[in-house]
Amino acid sequence: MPVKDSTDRKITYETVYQSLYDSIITGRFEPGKTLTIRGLAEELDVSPMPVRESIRRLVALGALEMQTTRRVAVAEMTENRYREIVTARILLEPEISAQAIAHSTPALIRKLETIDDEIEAALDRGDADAYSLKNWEFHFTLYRAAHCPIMLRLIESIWLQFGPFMRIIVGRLGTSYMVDQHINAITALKNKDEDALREAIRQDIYDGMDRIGKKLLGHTATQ
Amino acid sequence: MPVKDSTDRKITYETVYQSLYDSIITGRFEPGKTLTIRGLAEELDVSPMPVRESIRRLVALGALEMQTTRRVAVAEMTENRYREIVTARILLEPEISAQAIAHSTPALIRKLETIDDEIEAALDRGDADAYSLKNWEFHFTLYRAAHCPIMLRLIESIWLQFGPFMRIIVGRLGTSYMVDQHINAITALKNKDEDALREAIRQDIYDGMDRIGKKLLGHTATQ
DNA sequence: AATAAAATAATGTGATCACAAATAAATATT
DNA sequence: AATATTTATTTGTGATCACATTATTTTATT
Repeated sequence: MPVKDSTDRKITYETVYQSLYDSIITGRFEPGKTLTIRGLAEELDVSPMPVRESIRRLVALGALEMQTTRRVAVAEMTENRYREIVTARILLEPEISAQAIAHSTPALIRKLETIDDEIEAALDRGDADAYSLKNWEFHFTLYRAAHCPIMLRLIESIWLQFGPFMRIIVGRLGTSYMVDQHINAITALKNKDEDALREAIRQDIYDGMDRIGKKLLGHTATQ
Repeated sequence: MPVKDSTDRKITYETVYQSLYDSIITGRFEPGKTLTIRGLAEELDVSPMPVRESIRRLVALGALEMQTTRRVAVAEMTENRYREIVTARILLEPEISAQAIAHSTPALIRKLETIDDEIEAALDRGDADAYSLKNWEFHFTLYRAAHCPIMLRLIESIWLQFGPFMRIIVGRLGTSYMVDQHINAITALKNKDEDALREAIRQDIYDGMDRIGKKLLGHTATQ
């Protein structure tokens, strides 16, 4: 008798978590927005139960903040938080990228090239939503290839924390400010050039966050 | 009318989480041990509810693993996991330590010295439990001083993942293998010498994990 | 009209129940 | 006796309820 694959059973909790995760990563929830369990439950047409657990998980990852009043909100960005995020990204992401070289395949490179084309297209037509989503896809396709689940989780946690803010940046400044550094990364990956790949990722983080983020933080965020 | 401090209200969930957290950090749960919601609930004399949420949180942090069968277990250590943990620690912990220099105070240094004395004492009398606990206290006292909540959370997550395994190491090899590198860190902190502090922390990680951990992993862990 | 006080509504938390899936135990089969 | 099959138990998940706390609205007061 064929064993039913246990992964195909739908867990409401997983669906709910994924839905909230996507909303945060793509910036559908603005920083400062408060979320309620019952509200989300109704919106997603489930009981409050799986929402509670998803929220707990997102709070644990730093994606959501639990206020003293026990209400949950999307974290606001501050200069200090921002500096920390950039620091952590620059420490972890070049490293995991370097690890991906050992697992590089033609298929991976083709996939990255495809995503990068879509990024270019999104930039050309000024589609901020598509850019955000595809940029996320590019990085995590590369990072997942490294087969470093522990570091991947750390990086995921960091991205969840600046996702909402980044979306606002892209929305306000438009896509014209964005520079596509990914082509350098792909080339380095092709050449299995570890130093060049590290540098490309570092540069991508610098361009996307340090340069642009600081510009916006200067006159928006309280701190 | 005096406003009642909202922090003094006891949330069962927080108590339960802290209890499980401590158990993991101090290695009370052995790697591979499966945990049940009802079992823990009974043990802690609470309803299954706060245990469920605590477990979700610990799974989110990587401290516990959710198996395909939806049973939760303390993660086993493998060589790959171990390598990743050491890599991530060496990236993050010297950095956050360096950040702590800016917030260094005489009180902090005194506190670290006190803890280090207790570590020495624990090593002398071969008290593995006390050593584990105080070692954790030393590092997080230093790291908390950096005022980098985001990086601190990442580091906390990493420690939760090797806590159970480390406890076994200390238990099996005894405390005689442990080297106290903390004095170098304290000296560097006193001198506000960033490079020396980074190096001391790096050395501490190397001594405690790379050297000793590999010794044990060679003939215990599968993978 | 502006502020304070009271009343109402909404929300998070903990507990319990029902149910399906998974584990463990008991029985049957070779 | 060893393996397969069935039965019983345990467990995770989702739902609902009760209650205390927090937020919001309404009413009263100056």
